[in-house]
Amino acid sequence: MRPRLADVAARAGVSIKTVSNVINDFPHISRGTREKVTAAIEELGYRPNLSARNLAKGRTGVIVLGVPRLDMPYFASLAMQLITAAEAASWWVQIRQTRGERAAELELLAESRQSRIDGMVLSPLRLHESDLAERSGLPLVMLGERRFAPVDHVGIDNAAAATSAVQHLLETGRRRIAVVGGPMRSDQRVVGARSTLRAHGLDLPAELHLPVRGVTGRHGEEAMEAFLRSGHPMPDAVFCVTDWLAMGVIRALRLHGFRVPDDVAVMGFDDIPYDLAALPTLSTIAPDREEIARLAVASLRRQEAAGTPEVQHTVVGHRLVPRESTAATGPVPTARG
Amino acid sequence: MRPRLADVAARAGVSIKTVSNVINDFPHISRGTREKVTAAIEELGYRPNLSARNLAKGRTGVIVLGVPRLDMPYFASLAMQLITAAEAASWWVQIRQTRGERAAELELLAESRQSRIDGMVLSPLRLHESDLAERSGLPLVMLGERRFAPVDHVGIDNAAAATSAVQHLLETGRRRIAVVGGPMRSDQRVVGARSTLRAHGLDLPAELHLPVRGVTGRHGEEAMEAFLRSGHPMPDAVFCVTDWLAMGVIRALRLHGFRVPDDVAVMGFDDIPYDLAALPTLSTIAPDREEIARLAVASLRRQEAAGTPEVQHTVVGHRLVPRESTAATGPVPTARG
DNA sequence: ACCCGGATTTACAGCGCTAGAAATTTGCTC
DNA sequence: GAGCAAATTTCTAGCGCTGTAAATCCGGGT
Repeated sequence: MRPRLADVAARAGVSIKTVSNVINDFPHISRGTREKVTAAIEELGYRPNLSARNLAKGRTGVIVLGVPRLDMPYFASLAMQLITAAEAASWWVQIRQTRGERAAELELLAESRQSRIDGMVLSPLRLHESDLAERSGLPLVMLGERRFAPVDHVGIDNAAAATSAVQHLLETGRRRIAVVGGPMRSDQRVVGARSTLRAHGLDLPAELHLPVRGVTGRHGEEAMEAFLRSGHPMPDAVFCVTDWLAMGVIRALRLHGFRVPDDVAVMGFDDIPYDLAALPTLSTIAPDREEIARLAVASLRRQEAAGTPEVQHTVVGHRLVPRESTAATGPVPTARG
Repeated sequence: MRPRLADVAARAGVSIKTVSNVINDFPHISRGTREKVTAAIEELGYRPNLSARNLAKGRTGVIVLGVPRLDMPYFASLAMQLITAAEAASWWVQIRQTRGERAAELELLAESRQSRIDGMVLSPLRLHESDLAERSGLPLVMLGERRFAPVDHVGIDNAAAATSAVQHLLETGRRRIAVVGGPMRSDQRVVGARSTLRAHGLDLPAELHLPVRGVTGRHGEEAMEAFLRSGHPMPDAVFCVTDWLAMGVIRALRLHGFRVPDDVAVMGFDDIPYDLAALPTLSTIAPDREEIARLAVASLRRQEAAGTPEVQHTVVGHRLVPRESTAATGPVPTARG
């Protein structure tokens, strides 16, 4: 059997509560006692029983991270970071997947209301602000593009990031810029791109806004195919609201004989690891995921400490990462043989 | 405050234990009682307190999944499946990352020994069989290529999968086949490929075995670059032990003017989502991850039930997924303008 | 009407840990 | 050496749920 507090206490010749005090770093423990107890813990290999501790404390030690899918690398990477950040606050992360379904997101929210968890980090895709009306006092923080007034939020400034992306394209001499994304998901990014174009005396004509119903390569490829079929004059750059979309777009462009970046520059968003294995490597916007994770955990702690503190919306930084896909001149794969 | 068993009992007019019995599906409960209790639970929105339950049961309800990194899509996807499979056994999954470091893998193993968890699913990269010597009775199941005699294992037959891959390349008329992978990680796949070549009267000359020290695109690209610099005669096909490697290999090939698959076919392994966004789409081997996850959980349950049951090594199926990168003739991106 | 065995339900003792209050010891002061 | 406050340690209840064993109920047989 695993050793219990009582075993440690017996071995150290003190009371059970003293051991508990040592473990919990109470003040007022004499040096000698602390040493005796620490030694006993060491010798016995004692580890606290978390179920018992949690029961006594009325805390579960678990927070939930709700993301659409774990096999989307953006979210996988976010999960990685959140797990690390949460450990620092003695929380374990339980990952729940919503598949981007509104029903699943609502269910998570409902669960949080009656729940056995200490907090929730949610990356919602389909939730409406009104869904939050009857949320419980459970610490909750939202990630992602949309901000809901009544809840803490951590995220980058997507419009500003889109601005950097578009400016980067403009700086490399591009003028006719298409945008792949929205309407549902990536509104801020599209909005940011459009307003930046406008600020430079350019425009985002309707035919250059290619809407998608998802953010995978297939969606990007289909959107670009549709555009190519439409017969509109080609853009000289495409800004995609995710890297995955961008890969599909590049695929479609190249299948139709366009060179990237020579004929058309392509810009993504997210900075997923595959960007570097692609040909051309993908220029992108890299959100500071580590910071997002850290601040999300910080928000939960704040909410746990104060009952219902003021709502905070926090903006995290991002970086423009220029790579081959937007280079002024890029590698030209030459057919050989 | 959240309702407790006692509240439900009071409301239903029965004892606390009867409510517990209903919740735990004990036999011998009269229909009337069951209905009263169920109604009370419903009305109060009662949810059992897991900390308390786990404490009473001496079970934590948590299993650990140890993987190298969550942002490798193979493992992300595996984690996804495992979470789902574990839910069916009322377990939730705590993901731990080893970064492929032996020390981290050992640490996980050590933790399992003194631990607060019900079981562990481990996908080891650097562990030695001897490291398992003093493992505790904690249910443990290993995934991945290497089988350790004393522990349950679930995985595909990597050598057989490599055989299908190589046969596929042979069937599309390729004869000079290079292999990217190993020596550390993917031995079975390399071994399978080599023996298949041999079985067909071919060979894997040393210069066509390109070893790598990792499985990312960068590793693949560097390995292929090194080969190209070496001046050896070109292969007409490359089998890579992961898709990610394959992407890097394709990148290197195309940068040097080779067409894929026309000049060189490339075959991957894992079936990650990006395969479809690549140009060309990547032929690959798709392990049945869902089955792996399901069987891993089943193994843990079996071990939990019987004290130390017989060790089982289970083989799960895989599929060959032919795509553009190994087509007899593929799409030819034509430079335009 | 009474007894018996199986069907149902209840009482009660923990699971291992923490919190608050009480008890004890210690260090000083005079 | 007594007296007092602060420092340190122990006592005593639970946290909410489950398992065992004992109690109660019920219908049929006599």
